[in-house]
Amino acid sequence: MKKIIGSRPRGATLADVGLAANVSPMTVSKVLRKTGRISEETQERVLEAAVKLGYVPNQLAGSLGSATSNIVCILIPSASDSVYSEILSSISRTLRPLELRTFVGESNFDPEIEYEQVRSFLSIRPAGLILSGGVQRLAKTDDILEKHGADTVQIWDGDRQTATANIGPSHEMAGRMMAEHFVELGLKNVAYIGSELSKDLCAARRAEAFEHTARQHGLKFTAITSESAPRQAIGGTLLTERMLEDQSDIEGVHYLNDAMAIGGIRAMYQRGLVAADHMQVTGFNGTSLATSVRTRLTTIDMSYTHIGEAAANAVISLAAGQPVSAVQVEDCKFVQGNTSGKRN
Amino acid sequence: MKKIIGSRPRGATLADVGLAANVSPMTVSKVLRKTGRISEETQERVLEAAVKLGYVPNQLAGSLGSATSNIVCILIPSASDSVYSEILSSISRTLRPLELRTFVGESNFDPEIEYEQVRSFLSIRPAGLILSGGVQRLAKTDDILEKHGADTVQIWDGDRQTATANIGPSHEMAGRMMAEHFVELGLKNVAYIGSELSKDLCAARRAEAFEHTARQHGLKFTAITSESAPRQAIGGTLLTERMLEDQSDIEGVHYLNDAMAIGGIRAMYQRGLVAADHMQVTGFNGTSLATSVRTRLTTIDMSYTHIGEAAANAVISLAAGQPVSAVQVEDCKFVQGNTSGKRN
DNA sequence: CTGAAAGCGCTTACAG
DNA sequence: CTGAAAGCGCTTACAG
Repeated sequence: MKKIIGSRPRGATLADVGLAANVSPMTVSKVLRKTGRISEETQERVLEAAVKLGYVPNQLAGSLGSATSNIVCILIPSASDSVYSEILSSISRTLRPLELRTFVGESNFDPEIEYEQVRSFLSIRPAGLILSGGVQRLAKTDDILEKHGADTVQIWDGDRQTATANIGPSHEMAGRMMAEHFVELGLKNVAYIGSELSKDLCAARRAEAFEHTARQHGLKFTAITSESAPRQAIGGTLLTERMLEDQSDIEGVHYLNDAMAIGGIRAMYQRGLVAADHMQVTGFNGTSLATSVRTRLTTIDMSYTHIGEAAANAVISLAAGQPVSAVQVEDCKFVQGNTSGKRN
Repeated sequence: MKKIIGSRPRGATLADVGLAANVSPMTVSKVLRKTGRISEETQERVLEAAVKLGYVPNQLAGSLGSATSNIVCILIPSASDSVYSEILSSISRTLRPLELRTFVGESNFDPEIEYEQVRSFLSIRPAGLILSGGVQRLAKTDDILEKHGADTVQIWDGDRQTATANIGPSHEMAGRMMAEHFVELGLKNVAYIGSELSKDLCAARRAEAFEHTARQHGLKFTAITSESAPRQAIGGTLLTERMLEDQSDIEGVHYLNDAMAIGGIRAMYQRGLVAADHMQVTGFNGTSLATSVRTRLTTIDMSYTHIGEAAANAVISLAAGQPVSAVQVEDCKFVQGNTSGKRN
C-alpha cells in the first residue's frame, strides 16, 4: 500500500528519473549501470536528469533484486584497540577501488554479542564476512553461519583454522620468542602480566608459550593476571604494583601488550628507579615507538597493513568463487628496544 | 526471474518457515515481530521452525517494504585516531539497546571521499546519519543530503552550526586556553606545531585562537607547520627538529595533538636534555596519560563517551521526529601535567 | 486468530 | 536501441 503522508522527501527513484528524461525506468537503470546499448543522446538526457534530481540508487532494492550486495561486514573485538583499527583501515583501503563498502561491528570479546552481530550482518546478505579469531565462539554462531552458507575470513589468529581462511601471526611463536629472549639474557626468574585471558585466546596462547618455554629452560615463572584489570597502561601499573609487593627477585616481565608494559614501567619508576633500570621488560604489538619519550620498548611487531590486505583479498577471492589458502601465518618481527638487554 | 542455480544455500525465507510450520508467511512475520494476536500454539510452532532453519530476516527486503531501517551511518575522518574510535564505541554502545546498528565509514579528511561515502550511506536509506565536522565539505555533498531530506548530526566541531545538530568542544576556546596558560607562566616567545591544517579545520581554529591570544598579550609567535608530516609522534619529532635548528629562543610550544607533543619532547631530549627541561610543552586530546612513562603532558581533555552519547541521542530524537538543540558545546578540561609550569 | 493482495525500488531475462 | 513482465523477500492495510 502506498503511504500517503509525504512527510520527508524520500529520494528520487528510477521511475522519477525516467519521467524527467522521458524514458522508461529500465533504460535509466541501463544507463546508470552502463549495461546494454543506449544511444549517446539518451544517455546524456538520463545522466542530466539523475544529477538534477540527486538520484542515489536504493541499494536495498538493488541487492534484493540482484541477490548480490557490495557490503563486506567486519567484526572486531574492540574499536579502540589500535591493532584492529589499523587492520580495519587497511581492509577498507583495499576494498574501496572495487566498489566494496565495509560495515563494522564491535563484539567487546563477548560471544553473545558476537552472535547478535553475526545475525545482524547476515540480515543484510553481505558480499563477504570478516571475523576476528581468538575469541570464544558459540555453537549457535557457527550453526547460523553454516546454514547461510557463509564463507568467513578470520583475522588475528594464525595458529588455528577456524574459518574458511585464517590470517594472523602465530601467537605461540610470539610467546616463545619472548621467553627465549629472556633465556639468552641469562635471566633465572621471570613473570607474565596480562588481563582478561579467558576472553582473549590469542593472548592466552602467547602467555602459555612464554611460560612453557621459560620453564623448559629451567627459569622460575610467575603469572600475575586479572580478569578485570583494563588492558591499558593503568592495568599494567596496577598489576605491576601487585607484583612488586609480593615478589622481590623477578628479573624480567613480559606483558600482554605494549600499553600495559608502559604502565608497568611507570610503576617500576615510581617505586624507585632501581626497579625499572634493572628489570627487563617486553611487550607485544609494536605500537610503543609512537607513544613514549625516552622508552623504546622491546616488543614484537608485524604489518597490520599486510594483514588487512590479505584479509580483503581473501574476501574478494571467496566472493569470486576462487579458492583461498586456509591459514596464512603473518611474520612476527622481534624489536629490540632499550627496556631489555642492556642488563649489566 | 527465478535463478535456477542453487549455488550456495541462500538462507531461509518467511515462506520457508511458513511451510515448515504450516502457516502463511504473513503469520510467521507477525509472530517474529510480535505484532497482532497469534495463538500460543501457533507461535511455538513458528518459533521452533525459525530456529531449526536458522532463519534470519532479510533486512534488505524488510527495510524496502517498511521504508524504515535500523542502521545508523557514521563517517569519521580517521579510524586509527583514538579520538574518533572512542566516540564511535560510545555511539554504538548507546544505540545497541535500541536495536540500532552502526555502519562506519572513513573519509581520511578527503572531501571527495566524504561525498562518495555519503552517497553510499544514502543508498541504504539509513535511520540516521552522523558526520564529522571540521572538514571541507563539497557543495554537492550538502546538495544531495538536502535532496534526500536527510537530517545529519555532526560531531567534533562545537564552534559552528553545519548540521541539524552539532556536538563537540569549542576549539577556539581550547586554543585560547593554551595561549593563556603560556601567558600566565610569563613566557615571551611561543610556537605552534601541527600538520595538515588545511584539511582539519578544527585544528586550524585552535592554532588560530592560540596565535591570536598569544599576540594579543604581546608574545612573539612562530608557526611550524606542514601539510604532509604525519600527525603522529614522528611528525612532531620532525617539525620540532626543524624548529630547534632555526630558532633558539622559543620558550613554549603548543602541539596539534598529544602524539605530536610526545614526539616533540623526544626530539628535545635528543638535542640535549636542556631543551626538554626548559621548554614548556602542551598538547591536545588527553590521551597522554595512557602512553608515556615519566612524562605527563599538559593537555586538554574531554569526555569522548559523552560526545558519543549526545550524538547517539540526537540521532534517536531526530528519527522520532523530535527537535534537537542545534549546537551542543562539550566541556574542555585543562589538564596540568609535568611538561609545563615547573619553569624555574 | 489468520491470510490473500498490493506494493517497496530495483534487476534479470526476454521480446521487439 | 528500448521497454513490458515477473520476481527478490519483506510489510502495510485490509478482509474474513
